[in-house]
Amino acid sequence: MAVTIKDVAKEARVHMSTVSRAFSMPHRLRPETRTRVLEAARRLGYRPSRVARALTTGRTHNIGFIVADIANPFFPPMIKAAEHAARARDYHLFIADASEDPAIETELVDALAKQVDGVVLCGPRIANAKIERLSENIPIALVNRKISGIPSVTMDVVHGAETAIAHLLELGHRKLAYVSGPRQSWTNGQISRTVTAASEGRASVTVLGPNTPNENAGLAVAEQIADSGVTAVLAYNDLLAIGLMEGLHNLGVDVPGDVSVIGVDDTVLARLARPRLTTIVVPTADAGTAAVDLLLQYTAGDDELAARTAGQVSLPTQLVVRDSTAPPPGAASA
Amino acid sequence: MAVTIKDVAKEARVHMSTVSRAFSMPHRLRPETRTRVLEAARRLGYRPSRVARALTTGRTHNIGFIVADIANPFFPPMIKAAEHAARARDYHLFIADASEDPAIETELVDALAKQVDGVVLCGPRIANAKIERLSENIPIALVNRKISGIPSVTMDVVHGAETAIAHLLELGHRKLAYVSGPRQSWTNGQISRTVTAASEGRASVTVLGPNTPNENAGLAVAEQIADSGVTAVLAYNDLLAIGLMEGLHNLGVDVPGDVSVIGVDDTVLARLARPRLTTIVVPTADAGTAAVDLLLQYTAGDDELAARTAGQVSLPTQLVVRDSTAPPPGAASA
DNA sequence: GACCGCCTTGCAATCGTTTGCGTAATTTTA
DNA sequence: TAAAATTACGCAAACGATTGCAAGGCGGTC
Repeated sequence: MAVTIKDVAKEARVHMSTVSRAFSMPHRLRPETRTRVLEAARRLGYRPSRVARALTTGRTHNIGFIVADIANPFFPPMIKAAEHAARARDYHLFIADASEDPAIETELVDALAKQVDGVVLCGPRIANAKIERLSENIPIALVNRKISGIPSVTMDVVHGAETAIAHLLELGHRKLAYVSGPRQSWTNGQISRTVTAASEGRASVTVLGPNTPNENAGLAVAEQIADSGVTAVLAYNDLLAIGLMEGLHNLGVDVPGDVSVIGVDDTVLARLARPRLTTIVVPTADAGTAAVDLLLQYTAGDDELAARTAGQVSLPTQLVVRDSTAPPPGAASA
Repeated sequence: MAVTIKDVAKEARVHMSTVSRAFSMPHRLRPETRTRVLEAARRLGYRPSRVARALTTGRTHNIGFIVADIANPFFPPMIKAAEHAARARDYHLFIADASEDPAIETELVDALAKQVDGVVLCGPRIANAKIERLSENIPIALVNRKISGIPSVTMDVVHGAETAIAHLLELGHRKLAYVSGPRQSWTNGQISRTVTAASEGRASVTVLGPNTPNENAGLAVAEQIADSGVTAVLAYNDLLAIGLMEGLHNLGVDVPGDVSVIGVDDTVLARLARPRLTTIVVPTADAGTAAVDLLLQYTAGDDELAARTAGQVSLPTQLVVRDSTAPPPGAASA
């Protein structure tokens, strides 16, 4: 079949172990032998078998990357960044799509566990307790979830949501709604709590959901929004926000004239939608990179518990005001 | 470390080989022993090591999936479908992003070759000759490229482009432009040739490009379009089309009033853009599924060349007319 | 009751690396 | 210049599975 270490050994007239060392510990070889081996390897087009290597070393140099839904434009930039970061460190990424289903997600971790050095869970829908249990078998890093003892990178949506609410209050809105996302989403909890807290005593908040975070769900809640009399809504993500805008449009409700809408994520869609969506920009790509960095650094710990310090990174977010927010109808213009 | 086949053997009081057979050839075991082994395995939480298995069998049960740019919304649905299809057959997907660079793409194939059973090249930017050479070392399946002897799934963009041109001609356009994509893209060649052929003797065609297939590039060609006097343009993909619309808008050129625009792919963006983009819908998800099916079926061939029949699938495309196309300025209304 | 054949299971080699250990070769030290 | 220390490299045992071969048990046939 392919050329193995044995072939190279024969070609270079040395033992296989010497070939192995020529790659892994070049300084332990006499320069002359080293170049002879390397040269032979080059001539034969030798590439070490990662599989065989993994078997002895116990490290596969692979990372599992599990996302809730690849088709959600929130994820691709994150995957892209993670993939590049991983490759830069000679790692490869297994991608898996959990379809927003905790059971599938768990099963994926188990299935992948045997052939990766660690798993990144992006926007996990699994319960904390279960994640902790899984992380006893395989190193796990989290994106958009915080669990003590487990490395994680989160986006500071609290700050983003506070800014968003402040923006709405300043425009004069007093009846707000939060179109919530999946119940199991940590981010959703964060935003939801922040919305209520930040409006306390200054505006009423209706919570609608939980919803699957896609356009159809957004479209579906439009009617409730229209009937509720709220003048501004924050949605769990851009997809819901955009679906909602579409739905409101269909019902003859003007955005932002009658109702203001704010999304979260700042996906490409936000800039493209008309009216262009006011949204909270989150550093997706940075999160992807940070997650693999954290995971790799976590798994590098040799002394089991000792070196395994679980880093926790929080990334800043920021409100970007576009055309989907305006003062409520009948308000004195701002 | 983890529980191995040996642990299970001990627990079930049989030899390792029996444990192995309990999974791979259950009918060769006495029912009694089989259940005893399976029960022991369950009790211990045994999961066979894919790595070790790969070493002996030579099959990793992994597939490499290389795309030109994950962030291009054309790909995620394809990746998602491919991932699900693969999983249904107990395979996992390595995703890699070639960043539109042939050199990186080649390097990725080489790097992945050692740990996958085959690779899917989506919208490859590598030259045919090189692909043929690579496919001698590792089974390859193609999406959006046709090479005889290599399994491939292509989208019938010729038909789509013909329909698009027919649509424009019928609206009364006589000065057309094609905003081309990457030179190395097979699809780009197909469309380009079709546009010229289909307009032959009925309209003039200006070709602008090649361009990197993203919004910025589209934005950049807007000026040339505005100056050229063309009344309708077909773009290599939605991204270019949308960037172009944005650019034209900035220049005060009305779409579709002054210039009609047609994209390709029907990504989410097409429905969201304003005006909503007329585009050629291509079955991305189907392509993803078909590609892994083809690849797997190709690699299953035991008799080397004999069973290795390279399937070639062509998927239908279709024009969807939205709001970005209209009769040229000054034409009698349609 | 000896022989044959099938069914079930154990044995051991193998896949392609890595790595601890040992030894030959070389250099340093006294 | 002999002994000690170091260096360069070979040997062989892992890693965790799969699989061809063989052996033992059993029932059936003549």
